[in-house]
Amino acid sequence: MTKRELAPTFVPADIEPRMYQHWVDSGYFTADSSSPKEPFTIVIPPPNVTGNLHIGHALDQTLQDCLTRMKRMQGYEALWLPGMDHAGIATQNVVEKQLAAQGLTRHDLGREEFVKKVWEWKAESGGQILGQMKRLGDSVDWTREAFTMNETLSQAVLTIFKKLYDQELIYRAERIINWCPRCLTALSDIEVEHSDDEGELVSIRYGTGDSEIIVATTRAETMLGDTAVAVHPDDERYAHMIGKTVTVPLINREIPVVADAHVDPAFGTGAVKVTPAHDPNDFEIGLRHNLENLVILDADAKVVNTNSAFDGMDRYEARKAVVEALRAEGRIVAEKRPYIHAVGHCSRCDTTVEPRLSKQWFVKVAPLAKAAGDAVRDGRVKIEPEELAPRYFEWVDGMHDWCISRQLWWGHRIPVWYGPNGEVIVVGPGESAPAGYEQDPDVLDTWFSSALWPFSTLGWPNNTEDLKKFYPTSVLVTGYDILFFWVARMMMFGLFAMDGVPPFGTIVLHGLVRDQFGKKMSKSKGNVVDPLEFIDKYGADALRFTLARGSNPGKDQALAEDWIAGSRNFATKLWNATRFAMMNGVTVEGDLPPVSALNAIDKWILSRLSETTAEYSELLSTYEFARASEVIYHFAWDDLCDWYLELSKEAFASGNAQATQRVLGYVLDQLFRLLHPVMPFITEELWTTFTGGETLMTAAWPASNSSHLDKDSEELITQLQRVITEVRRFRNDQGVKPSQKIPGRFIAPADVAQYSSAMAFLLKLELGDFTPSASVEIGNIKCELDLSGAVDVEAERARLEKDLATAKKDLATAEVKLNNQGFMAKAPESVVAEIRERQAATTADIERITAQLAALK
RNA sequence: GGGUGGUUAGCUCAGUGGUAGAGCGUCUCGUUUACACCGAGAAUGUCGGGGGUUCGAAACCCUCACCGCCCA
Repeated sequence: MTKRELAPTFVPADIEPRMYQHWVDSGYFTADSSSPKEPFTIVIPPPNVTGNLHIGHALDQTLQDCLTRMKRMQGYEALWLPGMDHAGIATQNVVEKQLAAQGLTRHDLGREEFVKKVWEWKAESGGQILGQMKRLGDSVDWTREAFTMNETLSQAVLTIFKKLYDQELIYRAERIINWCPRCLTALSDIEVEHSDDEGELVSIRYGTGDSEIIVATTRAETMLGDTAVAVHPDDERYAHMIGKTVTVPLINREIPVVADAHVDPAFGTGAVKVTPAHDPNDFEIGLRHNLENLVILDADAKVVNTNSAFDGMDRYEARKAVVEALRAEGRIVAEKRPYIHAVGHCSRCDTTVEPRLSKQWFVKVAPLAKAAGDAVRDGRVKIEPEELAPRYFEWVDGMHDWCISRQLWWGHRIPVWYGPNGEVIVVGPGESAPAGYEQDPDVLDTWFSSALWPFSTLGWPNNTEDLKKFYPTSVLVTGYDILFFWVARMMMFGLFAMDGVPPFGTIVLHGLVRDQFGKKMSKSKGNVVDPLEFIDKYGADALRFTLARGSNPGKDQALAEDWIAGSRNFATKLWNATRFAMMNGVTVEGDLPPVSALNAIDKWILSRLSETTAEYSELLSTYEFARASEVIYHFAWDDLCDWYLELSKEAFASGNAQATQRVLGYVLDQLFRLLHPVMPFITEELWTTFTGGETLMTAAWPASNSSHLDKDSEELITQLQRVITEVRRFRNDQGVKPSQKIPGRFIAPADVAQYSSAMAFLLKLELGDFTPSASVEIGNIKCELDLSGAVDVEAERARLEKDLATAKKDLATAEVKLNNQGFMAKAPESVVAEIRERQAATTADIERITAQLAALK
């Protein structure tokens, strides 16, 4: 063992990067699939290859690293598997933007060249987030780094596609899908974000005279594609119209009035226009009534096929023109502007989504989603916190078929080939299509491959050692915001592909990181923070501790730079406490002295350590990161630094501290182990320096030692703390400077009096003979003091009167209870006893304070 | 419209039946050799409103108000 000196101050930047590299080089992060140890597996929610580490990643990864490091220390074969997602639209957009700067589009390059270009971009500037994860200290197994477009993961995609197709869980159909007219691709429901936008609500009169009917719309241009008007079957206002036709203005098309129970008679006029090709609800109505699907908007959202003056206009231009033309014909009955309503936007480029009829590939989700729901319902998979389970059920139980085809070039190309005579075949891994067949030009939704992540990253479809050892994964840690995007899909595909074995045992959901006022971070608000800046400024440990400390299960957390500074202060505190220990000969060598040989102060800290260890471990293993952090923080700062070290200073100063040197050594050793998962860098530095050990990463996790629990010592130290606090308060009230030594002595029972010198040392009292001029009483303990000058009687009286008032109030509340017959009859004995004790104690206090007040006069 | 979470100290939040807590901030004193990224002391709450259950409610029930999120 080689002990080193501790630098005078802790500078995170000086140790973090080299320490991280050392960890990687030493193979501590690398999991062994042939190990006999029980596995513990986490797969990282793969960040986008285009992404940079934002504060949400920092939180997510801190929690995962925390669990991984703890489990590793607990003797598990811990695997935290890193990797990235190819992020179809996002990545394609990035590269297209680069091309646009040169005046090129992807079509100028052609498909093959463009995809090559994307790979080049990835090699050069993709995956920056991986380096940033290292700054955070993530103990991920870099030897297993995965990427959704890699060869093995692509094989997994082909395999499952074919398997789903063969079981008729993938089909091709003409449906209304969400279409982004800018990205020129279909989007799944979850790639659409709704916001309340300003629009217009225009009421239009169709038909004339008796066959007149008024409909309202926010998209007037869609009237060009109307093929019906629908009313509720029970709506008497329109009973006479059902089955008849009305004329659509401008294009003079006769369309039927149909009765459909899905029409809300209370909304507007109770009659709705039906545009089956451009609205999902209308499409459904169309199916029920055999209506024609008139496509009147093309891929760019320009009007087509109407044989009118509107052809060629884009949707907004046409909306205006259509309203103008209707107004000129006197067809506009009412206009509401602005009209606030929910509008869907492309989650990638924010363009307003256009519902569009088109031929796409779908996953039939009903059976898969059922299984995904059941796995949670029957308890095979737990959701933490369980309050979020209803959201999960709401989603999986009401999921629409999943549109998986995307009109992009970057992604897994759909393995379907079409023959010259309309044949359709799916080409699995290792197979090839017959000559003359052409492959479907579309690629798969990015989430299709992400849904395979928990097993594709372990080598599936091959039955690899990794897959055998590490599947199913233990926990999935992610934000509740992607419960639907990703988690539900992994559940569906995991259960399907892995013969009903769910991809993880527990889903741990955390919240979002918000700004210091609890507001959502957004670029437009300018309140977005950069975790890397915080790491530069305060160290990774400080950021990690702050995030863990703020992470209550499933709840959002506010984050302010001040809190991170506070965590940095905590790190400094640990550093300095260790320096103090080291300069006082504290050691981890030799056996811990038997408890019977220890003084109450040493017994007390061991007892507190044991309690803290148990509580903290329990909280961490139940994903209560905030509460765990709070517990360890107060143990380290309050119990250890503020009390134990202070109470022990007299022993160190007097050179009579052999037992304490060893006890403190033990406590620090254990504390560093406990803190290591959250604050890996500083604990590693302190521990290796202090103990001379090789690494804390594989050191054993502390066990709570019940033989150290000692309620008597805890009670005694609590008494000492009260005495010390009261004397300090008295000195403060009397204007005695903290550093000024004054004569003092304790008149107390033997167990307390035994620690007179320890108390005197930290109270700056000189024990000895003197004539007291003042005294402080705490229960049956008296501290006599010589202020060697005038006692500030007024200050003392004010203090005593305040204490008296408090005591009287406490006594009153206690007596109200004791005089309450209901309470005496029904409250449990222990509670009654407690109130009685309180009554006795406050009564004694009142007597004592009253006497003191009398003596002052 | 349907779900769902919240309302506790100046701010951000813990606290699932027995005298209201933390961090930060505020005020006072202090460079006592671990630490001023510190120490000591102090102040600060009709726990959103109303009703109910209970010996006892911040907590359980009902109701209202106001914020937020998810889904339509």
